[in-house]
Formats: sequence, structure tokens, C-alpha cells
Amino acid sequence: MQKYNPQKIEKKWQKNWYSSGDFKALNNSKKDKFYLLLEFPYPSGAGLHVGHCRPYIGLDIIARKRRMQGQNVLFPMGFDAFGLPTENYAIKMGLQPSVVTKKNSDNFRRQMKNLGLSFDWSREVNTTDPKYYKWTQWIFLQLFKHGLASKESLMINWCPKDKIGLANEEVVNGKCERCGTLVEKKDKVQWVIKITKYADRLINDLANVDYQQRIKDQQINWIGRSEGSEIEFRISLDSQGAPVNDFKSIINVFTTRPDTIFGCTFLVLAPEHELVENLKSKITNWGEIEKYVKQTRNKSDLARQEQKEKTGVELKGIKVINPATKKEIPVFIADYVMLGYGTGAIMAVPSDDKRDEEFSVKYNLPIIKDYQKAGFEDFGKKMVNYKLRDWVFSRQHYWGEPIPMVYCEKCKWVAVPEKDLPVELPKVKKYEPTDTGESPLAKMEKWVNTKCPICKGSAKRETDTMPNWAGSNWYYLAYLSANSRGNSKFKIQNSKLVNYWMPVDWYNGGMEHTTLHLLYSRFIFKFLWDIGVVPKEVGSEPYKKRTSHGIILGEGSVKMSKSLGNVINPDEVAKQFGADTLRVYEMFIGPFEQMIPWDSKGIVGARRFLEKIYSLALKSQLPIYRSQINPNLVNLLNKTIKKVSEDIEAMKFNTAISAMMMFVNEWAASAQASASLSKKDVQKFLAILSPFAPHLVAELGLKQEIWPIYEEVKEAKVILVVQINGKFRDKMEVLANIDQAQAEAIVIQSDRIKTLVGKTEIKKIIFVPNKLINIVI
RNA sequence: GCUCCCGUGGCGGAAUUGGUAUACGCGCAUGUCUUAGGAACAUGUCUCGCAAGAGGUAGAGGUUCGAGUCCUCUCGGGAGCACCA
Repeated sequence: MQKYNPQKIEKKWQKNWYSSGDFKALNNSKKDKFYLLLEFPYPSGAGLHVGHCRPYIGLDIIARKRRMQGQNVLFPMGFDAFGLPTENYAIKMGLQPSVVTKKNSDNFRRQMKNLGLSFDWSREVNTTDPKYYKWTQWIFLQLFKHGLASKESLMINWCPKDKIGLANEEVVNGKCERCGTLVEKKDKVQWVIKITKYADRLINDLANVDYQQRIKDQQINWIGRSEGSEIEFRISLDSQGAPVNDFKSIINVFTTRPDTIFGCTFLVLAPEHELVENLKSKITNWGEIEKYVKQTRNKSDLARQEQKEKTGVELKGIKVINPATKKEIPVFIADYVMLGYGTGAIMAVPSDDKRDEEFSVKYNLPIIKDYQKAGFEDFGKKMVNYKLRDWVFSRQHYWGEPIPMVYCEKCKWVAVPEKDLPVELPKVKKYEPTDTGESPLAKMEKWVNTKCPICKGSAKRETDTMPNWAGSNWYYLAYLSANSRGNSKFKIQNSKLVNYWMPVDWYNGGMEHTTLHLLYSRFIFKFLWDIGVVPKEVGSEPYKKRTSHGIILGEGSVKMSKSLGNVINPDEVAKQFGADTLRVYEMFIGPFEQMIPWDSKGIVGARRFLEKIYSLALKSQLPIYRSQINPNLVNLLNKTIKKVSEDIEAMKFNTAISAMMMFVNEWAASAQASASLSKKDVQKFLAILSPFAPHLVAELGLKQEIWPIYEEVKEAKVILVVQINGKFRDKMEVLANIDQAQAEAIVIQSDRIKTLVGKTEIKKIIFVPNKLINIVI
């Protein structure tokens, strides 16, 4: 008998699939469409590791099954290749980033093919292709034209190591999401996109999509909508005792608890609040105030969060009137109040708020514990606040999409005309980031100096580039019109294709993108829908369903990382055990959505399973194993078909495989006794196995790639569990569908039950048809 | 601090609506084939007990004929958010 040799058969079938275009999706078809999407990777120099492969294999199984079920499946792949690591690597090696990108994507593609993944490679996209980013820039122009992109001066998060500005979403615990460096605050003029205008829709429309609950929760939490009131506090007297009546004399606070207004005994402003500067002339302790404000500005966000004790300074000479009690109360600045949230000012209610209480205790301020709340729920002006910030969209680096804007002294910021897109990245010799926070493109005078599209006077190009999240905002639309590698003529406005394919039926990606790419791309899709680029009937949500996989950890449950040297390369696993073994093992290792440690010993189980199938399938072609059919095995096959069909859709790949293992164990036992399966049934089993181990099944000769239909098994006899007082005592085979009286009669006659019950009185008998009988004594 | 998730053998983990706890795999043990090896094959593998039986899903209570599953509390682990007013 031949030995299972995956290395040989896998190469053969991969060559066959990828040259024949087996996985091509049709842009029009009578079949049902099914758009299955995976987050496209950033092609790093390190290549794929086994953690990347987990979602690829999982979704590949779904794609292959749906094709067998007769659907027109679009399962595309591409590369999101702009970004810092490539730029840094290119700088180090003295290469052009585009050269590095090509090399890395080629390697990623090779590795994916090595796993037998059924991507439609004819639709591959790459975000760094000028034909692609032409449309990324086009979207930016639309945002600008609709007033959703503007250049603003603001305090941004600045990573001193990467020398780049960061969006709020890219700061994790006060540190740069990418490199972990402590983030600084920097005053900069930046392009900002008004995602906050979509905050409510981004929350509300979650009701209409099928996302895992943890994903919805995280997005809702991030957007952080809270309803409350804005309340005006008037400044009562200046330091000279004269009334102040100009606009500066009002302090607006935001509160979610207007009903606690009677308990408000002081106000607190964020130290950076503009009113502090405006009230300078009235403040008697200005020196002290100035010092505190300076201290706050120098503090990092993390240091501000970590400090345990509350600090602050009273604005002496300033008092405000509590609009409910009409009493004069003092005003403080303190760094526990943030400028970025609400109005940057709060009414402190020490009786109801822990933080205010701490502050009151420290500075000896009155705490009123007993006051009227009822009837004041609507005090002030109703207002909604969000934690979500607008999206800082400028990056001071080379390897990104140029922002297609021109600055003219006369006409100010002017959009590059659409016909002039793409604004291509110029080839530069030096593209190191600068300490001044200026983009490396700024030094390219030839490129920077241009003409104003409006007045034709001299003008300068924007030299900042877009963040690495820009290209992934619309890539699911790019796949629709992509036709072949490097030659795609993308068109974003293609209502026929968009109508046919969108929305994406099922989208899987990492949890780490929930408040980044996933949120951003939902926002951009809604915008494209609003301006009519996406047909109305498609709806304003790009993804119908979103799932997330768990990451794979190294052995001993530590993170797999280059620095720990515990990264497992799928190429090596495939070389040693075969790609099918790797596929089966990664799916069997544990629940798909759960974090799981890699176990190099466990792989052999998957390999043994496939070897067993290989030899059983070959044996089953021998006449001796055909002569006798084992009906129990046929029943089990049908149950297995049902289980595997359901489990794949629920992403319970681990239990699907365990069901197939049980079946194979029974099959092997049956074959030992020379009773086996019909040719047709062997084909059925190979069919349900094929999404998991496609090479092996192809080698064993699956005749028709059709997903088998489960045949309901009508069992004549069932196993009835017998309990006494809820404890398992016995089981017996009885005819199916017998009633309680019949069951009782049979059970009572059993010697075992007779002795156990003895002479004790039977109080009650619980009967669950075809399942269980419980005697209560 | 708030929100969510999770605690089952030596290990990864199974267990429709509450109904035989530990499926499946790894590891381990014994044996077989083999010059040898194991990524081969066979059998066994929660605890106590010779057995009958008893106990057992982090701990303590509760609901129920019956609880890994539902409720309450405690302990432990993980994730997300965070002076968010």
C-alpha cells in the first residue's frame, strides 16, 4: 500500500488549482453570491506566522464549503502595504519602500498558496499601487468637499520615536500603539476628519448587523455616548467688586446628573481651559495658577492618569453663582478635569461623585449630603457628549498616500482636481522622518512647488501623508473591480458591481482592529452611501456579519514574538507534516474565537488522523471491503455530515474535526471486520473533509465537489437512560417512541433496578421520551 | 473604579432546551511488529475501593425529580474602557 506523502501531492494540486483559476468569482452569475472577507495583511519582512494562518484557514473552510453548496463565492486577498515598518526597513537597507513592498508581498502570496488557500488571486489589490491610491485620495477629496475634512490646529498625540502624529485610537495606555513609546502632546496643524458627526449612526446601526457581541460592546464603549445637560454658571463679581457681564463671564459645564445641582459646591476647570487665560485680569493669584497650568502641560497623559492624589488651585477673585441655590461658590483648576471631554469644566458634587469628594476632603470644601433632587432631572440645556474624537489624518512620513491638497496664499486650501489624481509619491533619495515634525516630502522642492488649481498662482503641495488606515477604508470595494495583478482599473463608482456584491456577507478580522479599521471603514462606507457613491439599496453598512479569531500564543501561553524567538513559521510546519496537517491542527487546537497556545507535540494527532483516512480510503477500493456494508456506520456518517455542516457555519471547527475523527475511528474498526462503506458514502465523507484537507481529498479522487445532504436517520431503537433520584443507574435499549407506561413496565422488570429500588416506595416517575426515565424514591 | 468574558483530568479542550461529566486529540503506561526509531499498531488512563459502591466540573449556599449548565455570595484568571463629569 502507498504511503501518505503530503509534500508530493500538495505541490501537485496547488499547481493545478492556481493555474486553472479554480477559485475565480464571477461578476455575474445565476448562483447566489457570497462575499467572504478577511482582513488583508500588512506584508512585513518577517512573513506569515502560524497566528496569521488561523483565520485564513478557518475562512477558507467556509469558502470551500459554500462553493460546494453552489454559491458564487468571492474570497479575495490583497496587501495593505503602506506604513512605518516597511519605511524603516527600507531606510536601514538603503532600498526604496516600493521594492521592499514587492518582495514582501511576493513572499506572503507564496506562503498563502503553500497552504492551499482558495483565494481569488486574479483580484489581488495593493494599497500602494498608484492606481489604487488614486481612489483613496479621491475619497479624501469628497470628504473635503462635504466639509468633513479640515485643517485644524490642535494638541495631538506625538510619538517621539516614530516621529509621527497619532490618532486617539492609536494610543494605548498613553503609549504608541505600534512601538510602545510614551506619547507626548504637541501643538500641530493637522488634517482632521469629522468622524464624530457619524457617532450616533455608528452606534445605532449596530442594531442591524450581525457582529459578535464583544465587538459591538467595544465599539459602543469607544464611541462613549452619554446624555446629559449643559448648565450655565455666571461669574458673580470681579476682584474689584464690579459685576461682569460680558460673554467671558459664563462658565458652561456638562453633567449627566443635572438633578444633583443643589449638591454642587464648587466648579472645576481643566487647567488648559481658555477661560483661565481670559480671566487673567480678575485672578488675584495668577502666579500660582500659571505655575500649575505649566506643570499640567508638561505632564504626559499616562502620568496624569497614574497620579493618585488630586491636586488643584483655586481661581482667587472669581466666584460663580449656583443657578439653583443662587449661592456663591468657588472655582478651581485641577488636572482631573480633561479639556477634551464635554466643555472642559465640571460642576463638582462631592456628595455624589467620588472624585469630587476626594477633592473636597483635600481642600476642605463643603459637602452637602441632603438636598432635593426630584424635579431637577431636566435642569439646563439637554446635550449629548461622546468620548470619540475626530480623526487626526496627517502623518509626517514618506511611505503613505499623499494628501491631494494644495495651499495657495490667496485661495487657501484647494483640492487637487480629480482629473489630476493620483498625486503620486515622488521618488526620493532620503525619506527619514525629521525631528521638526515636518514630512520628508517637504524637502522635495520640485514636487512641493506647484500651481494653484484656482488662481494659477504659485502654491505648495501638502507634504503630510495619510495614516496607514486610509487604504483599508474601501478595499472591499476595490476587489469588486480588480481584474488582474498590477493592471486593475479600479472604479469606486460602479453601481452594478457594488449592487451585486455588497454588503460583505461575512467579515473576519482581529479584535485589535475593532476601534480602528473596523470603525473607520464603517464610517467611510456610510459617507460614500450618503453622497450616492454606494447605491441606496445596498444600505449603509459595509459588513453584514463580523467575527473575530483568537490569537495563537507560543508554547507556555506567552506571546509569539520575534524577540522571544518562539515564532512558528507555517512553511516549516508544512514542510515537516504537510499543509493539510497544519490546516487540520490549527482548526482542532481549540475554539476559533479563543486565544490558544501552540503545542508542537499535538500536531502529530492531526497527521495520524489524515494518514488513517488515506489508508482507509485506499483500502475501501478493494472489493473485500465493499461486499459488506455496515449500516451503523452509514448512520454515523449521516450524523457526522449534519454536525460538520452546522459546526462550520458556527466556526466550531474543533468539534467538527472531532466528529470526523470519531467517524474515522468507527470506520477503521468496521474495516477490521471487513464491513465498510459504499463507494457513494466514501465520497460523501471525502466531501465533508475536503474543506479541511483539500489536497488529500483531491488526491483520493473526489468525483463531484458537491456538499452532501444529511439524511435523517430514523432509529428503530433508542438508548433510554435510567436514573434513580436523578443519579445514573442503568441504560437500556428500547423501541423508539414508547410512552411512559411502556417504559415503566420495562424498567421495573430490570433486575438491577429491582434490587436498587427494593421495597422503598416510588414517589414519582419523570419521563423524557426517547431519552430518560427517573425514578424518585 | 466601571463593563464584559472565563475557572472541567498531567495538557488543549467536549458536553442541543438543565438529563450518562471528562467526547476528540496530546501526553503517559503496558504490549506487538521492527535491526532500530516513532510521525506504526493494540489495550488502558478522574479519585478512593478487591468489589458492590461512593465522591467528583475553583469554594460556599440556593432552585429542581435532576445542575458543569440557572440564581446569590466568595476566591482566582483574562479582555476592554478609564479621573469621561
